Amino acid sequence: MERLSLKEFVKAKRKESGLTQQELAEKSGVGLRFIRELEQEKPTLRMDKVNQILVLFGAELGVVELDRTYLKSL
Amino acid sequence: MERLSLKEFVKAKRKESGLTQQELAEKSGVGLRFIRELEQEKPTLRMDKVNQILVLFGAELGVVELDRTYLKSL
DNA sequence: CCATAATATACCTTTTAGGGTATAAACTCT
DNA sequence: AGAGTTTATACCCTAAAAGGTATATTATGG
Repeated sequence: MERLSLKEFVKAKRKESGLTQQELAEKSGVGLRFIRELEQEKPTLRMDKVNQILVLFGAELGVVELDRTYLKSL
Repeated sequence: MERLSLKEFVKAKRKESGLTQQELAEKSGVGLRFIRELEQEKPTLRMDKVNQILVLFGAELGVVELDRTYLKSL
């Protein structure tokens, strides 16, 4: 079971919901530009803004342990 | 098994490591004030800064599904 | 208790994220 | 292939995050 990166998660969920970036921006209350930066993996995003979007998809930002088992790469 | 909030995780790990806020600030390369805001649950933090600290403790910010089972509250 | 260290609060400055808009490029789909 | 739609890039502006420092408050231990 693979953990999706933030950008992957948002992009996938948005597509599933059949929303455009514009529509997601409106629904979540953030700017359109923010959605784009998010889906392009900008690292300096504000947590609260990211969470505004994640809650729409039943998720949020949290602490995840870094994988030391290297299951992916084996 | 309980998932720790960001502030709880950082505080716990910092104590475990026997570091002061000052020392953690230096080690991670962020300002002292940032550590304080982090440990006080300021919601508008920048993800990259938060991650600078989390990597020291073998973790990072990631997407976590919101709990719909309400196990805690039952 | 007092001294010292650690943490919290407050003020000011610099830097930059986020928003808006306008243009360009990349997809659809008929 | 071309019209319309969606996404990407580039500009400027404003609001606020982050840093520094200085002071207050709280813990700690001697």
